[in-house]
This record gives sequence, C-alpha cells and structure tokens, in this order.
Amino acid sequence: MRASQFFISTQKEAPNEAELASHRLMLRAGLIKRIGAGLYSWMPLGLRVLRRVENIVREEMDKAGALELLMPAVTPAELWQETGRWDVFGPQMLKIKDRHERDYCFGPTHEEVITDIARKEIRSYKQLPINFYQIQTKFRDEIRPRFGVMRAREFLMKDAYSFHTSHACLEQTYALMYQTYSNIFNRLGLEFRAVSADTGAIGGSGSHEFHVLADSGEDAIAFNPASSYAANVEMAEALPPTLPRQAALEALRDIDTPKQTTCEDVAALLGIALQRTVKLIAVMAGEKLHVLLIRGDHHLNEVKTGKIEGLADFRFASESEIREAFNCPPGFLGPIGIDRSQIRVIADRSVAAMSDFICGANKPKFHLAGANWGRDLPEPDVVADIRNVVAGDPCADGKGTLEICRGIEVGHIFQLGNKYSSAMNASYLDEMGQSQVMEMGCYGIGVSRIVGAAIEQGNDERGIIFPVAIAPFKVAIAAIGFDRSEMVREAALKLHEELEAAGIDVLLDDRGERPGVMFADLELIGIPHRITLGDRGLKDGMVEHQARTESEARAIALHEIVSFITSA
RNA sequence: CGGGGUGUGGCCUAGUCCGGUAAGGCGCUUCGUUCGGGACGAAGAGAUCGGAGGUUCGAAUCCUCUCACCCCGACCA
Repeated sequence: MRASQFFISTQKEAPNEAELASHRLMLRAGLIKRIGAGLYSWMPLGLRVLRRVENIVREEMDKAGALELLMPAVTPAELWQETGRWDVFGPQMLKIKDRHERDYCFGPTHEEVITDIARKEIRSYKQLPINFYQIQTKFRDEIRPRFGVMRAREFLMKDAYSFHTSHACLEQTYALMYQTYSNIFNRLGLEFRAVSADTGAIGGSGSHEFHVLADSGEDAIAFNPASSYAANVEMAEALPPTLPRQAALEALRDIDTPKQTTCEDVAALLGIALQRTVKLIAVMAGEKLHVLLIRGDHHLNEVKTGKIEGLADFRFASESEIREAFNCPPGFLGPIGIDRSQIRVIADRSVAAMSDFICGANKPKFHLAGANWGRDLPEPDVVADIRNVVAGDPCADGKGTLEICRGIEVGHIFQLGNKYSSAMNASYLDEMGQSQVMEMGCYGIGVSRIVGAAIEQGNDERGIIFPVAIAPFKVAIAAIGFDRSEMVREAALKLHEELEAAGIDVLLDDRGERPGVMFADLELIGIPHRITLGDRGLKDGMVEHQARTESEARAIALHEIVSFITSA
C-alpha cells in the first residue's frame, strides 16, 4: 500500500474529549472518529486493525469447530418478552418502533435469537452438540459511554452459543472455548489473564472472564503469583483469619470524636491502625434493617453480601431510616447496644475475629474503644465473607498470598444451563424418543474493545505500539526524498514490491514528507517495523531498520532487508 | 439520574467578567527556499462564535429557553 493512495489523518493534538491514553491515541492516529456519544466511525487505518482482530477470532473459532452465522442486529420484541428480558434489561436496551408501531430492539446480545433458531432447527440429539457464533454489531445504551471504543454504545462483538444434550457435554465445550480464548489472546499478542467470575445478570453457573492487563482497567482482579488462581475481586474468597480471637485486654470506653465520622478520621485521631476499627453499614432487606460489619480498611463486597440468606435484594439504608433505627446520625454508628431482636448483625470473618476494636458509639460525636465480642455485645448473628479481598490476603487455594491487578474485560464465557432453553422451550428428542431441554453455553469477545485494550497495553510517549498480529501494517518504508531522489524512488518502489510479493503488509510512505513528519506519523500509528531509505545510506547499499519497541535503529544492507523482515 | 464543566474555521485555544462587528497556533491551498526527527518566507481559502428567542443603536460577550459533548458521582457511614 502506498501512503499517497491511502488515507492517513494524524493530528498533533488530541481532541479534548479523550482522557484515556488509548482513546487519545486512537483519535490522534486517526483510527476512529467520534460521531456521537459512544458512537465511532472506524477509519480505513483503524478498520484494518479491527479486521485483524476479527479474523484471528474467526480463525480460532472455526478451528474449534464453531459455525459462523449472522443474526439480525434488529430483533423483534416478542423473543425478548418470552424470557422476560424485554423488561429486565431496562434502559440499556435500545428499543425501536417500526412504521407499524411494532416493537423491536437493537440487539444488546443474542441469546433469545439463537435459542429461537435452535428450537426451530434442532430436533434430534444427533444434531448436538453444536456451537454457533457470529461477529456482529451490538448496541447497549450505556449510562455513561466513555473511554472511546472501550465503553462505546455501539460495538463489535463475537458471540457464540453452544447447545448440548448434557451438562457434561456443555462442560467439554466450555473447556474447549476456554482453551480457544487463551489461544486467541495469545495470538493477538496481549498479556491477559482468565479469571473466575460472577455470572451476573445473564445467569447460569460456571463462568470465566478474560482480562487484558492494564492499570487503567475498570475491573480489579485478584491473582496468586504462586499459582494459576485468578478471580474477579467480586468472586475471590477472603479466608477467615488463621489466628483465633485474642482475649480482651482493654476496658470499653467512650472517645470524643467531635468531627470524626469515618474510620480513617477516627484512626488518625487516635494514632492507631485502620485495621483496628470496625465500620457499620446499614442495609434494608425484606422491610427490615440489617447491620453489616467490616473492618475499617476493607471494602464491602455487594455480590457476596447479596448471597447471604435474606439479603438477596438488599439496598443501602437511607439516612432517615438510619436515624429512625439508631436514633443517631450516620458517622457514629456501632453494633453495641442495638436491639438484636429487631436488627440482625452480620459480621465479616475478619471482624468476628477482632478484639479491643474501635467502633461508633451510636451517639453523636462519640466512638467506642476497647470493644469485645461476648463481653460488650453478643456474638454476631451471622459470620460471613462479605468483603473484597485485598493484596496480601491468603489465597483460597492455600498457596501463598493474593495480589491485585487491574484488567479490561475482553472476553467472558458462561455455562448457561437451561435458563433460556427452558424459557423458550428449546428441546430435542433423545435416544429414547423423550423430549429434553437443551443445555446452553455462551461465549463473548469484545472485538472492538480489544483494539482499545491492546493500545492501552502498548503505547509510549510517541504513540501506539501495536502487537505485530494486529498492526495495520507490519512494515513501513520511510522513503526520504521520494519526490526528488531517483535513487530513493527506485529503491523504495522495488522494496515495496518485494515485500508485498513476500506477503507482508507494507506501507510505503511516498508522500515526500520531511523525515520528521514521516517518523512521527509512523510511530504514532504504531507500525512495528520501519525501514528508512535515503540517499545517504543507499549510496553504500544500506538502509536503516527501526523496531517500534526499540530505541536504537540499526543499519542493514538493502539486499538483506527483505529476508530480515520476513524472519522478524 | 444528581453535581461540575465546555461549546468560537478541520484540530488546539484567546476573546465572555467590563457589549462596539472575530484573534493566534496547528492543519489546508499556491509560489519560492529548504530536506535524516513534526522547516522557513510570502500570498491565500476557510467561522452567520452549538441552536432558538429576548434586551440593545449594536451581542461571541447580557437574559431566558434549548441541544450537544466532557468530567465526577450514583460503594457504604
């Protein structure tokens, strides 16, 4: 490809709208153009990257025996009403009416559509298992689209759905997809991690997320460097403390905390570790107020909390509800002296093992120190794991301690079971001629998000550093003086031809720009290899090779450069 | 949805408080000089200042309404 016949629109300054590195770089490099909130055009250069990702995903899915199909982006309401998701999905679903006032939505996902296909097409166990996938544009009306293509409203997704006669068979395909996903992200050249995940709103049992590791990631991942354990922090278990509760040493006493309404403030006032404080979180569930206790330095885990009996639909208590129950404003609440016949106390495992702790006194401007279970208040009604793990916690697999890193979720695989197949009556006849409901799995990859994630993982002050597998071009030829040097022009055109003949994606910068402009552009758009041709080197038969990942260029003989690149 | 902010040639911004008829840089076009790290000079093109209404002799600037976009929050005492 010759740059003069391509479309490159780089900018020195990024538009103000972008904050995140990948977003700014995608705009500056001219990969995408924003057309509305969470809506982007993929420019020719960006589309090349998107297509590379898409093709790798497609090849690996095909290799795993999945069958590509394409479902409509716009789908009728009736299907969604069958499973109840027309209402459950809420405002995230973009609903559309046609000219006959019939309801449709722009598909945010396609479980219903594929299940409809399966129930109509699959009648016999002999047709199972089967795994269908598509690479299709989705629309989710996010509350707040941000980070460019990473959280766009319209995005490209690969979604696969498998159908089975048994759970064991589903598990086999699930394992195959797990392996396929690992292969895909390895081929993409990304540093990633598969983590155990909560199934969330989609339902089902087993689930793993695939995260590209990046500090700017929206998700926190707990992993064990000493083992293969990795889990979304929402899932990672916080083990009970190994040491038993110490005996009480201190007397219970009031402390003046005129302005200290948080654990941090109280700990700072007393000059003690935050770990010795306990915070109280009041929640409402089943018309009653419940009290959650976690250590001052910990964070509540809402997913875990929701799994406690009676708290499935909990919400945080309002200030007026708190004042009514405690006769005390928020900021000074504690578990001592509350009516335990009315209020259930749920303590995190770490809190249950504490002694001589600090907590609110249930009267304004006071906290209590030297609090002890059994002596100053009854033991907790429930002891459970309700906090997020933190770095340094022992790993649930018993092999060392956890670390926390951040990731960008780019893939998610689920064992759905029969949630959709039974709701939509997707059944088949088994060997005995009996009707059976299919087991389902589903497997998603955020294709467009991967482009952003890859840039988030690979960039420097000069611009994007693409992995070779998804770079828009593998090699760029910077021909210095293309417009005025016969020698450069001839060598550049010949090299361009040879590289193309060798099957290498090459961009010949024949714009005749000054070298600084060419270099800056080629670095910004992240092309892995640059070959610089100029009169200066050519008169000695030499060219210059510059890898995007390295700081120094090296001189290479012109006649060796093609084999150098093909073996790179 | 709550809070904050911004809309001025393709991009980044000044001008807004204190009203006087749109400015600078980048980019673009043409010519010349230059040519291995975002060149220099000259000459140009390009904006009814997000939109609507109002105040005024006069509005980018003041008032009202509206639209769009961005940021923060919607996680905790």
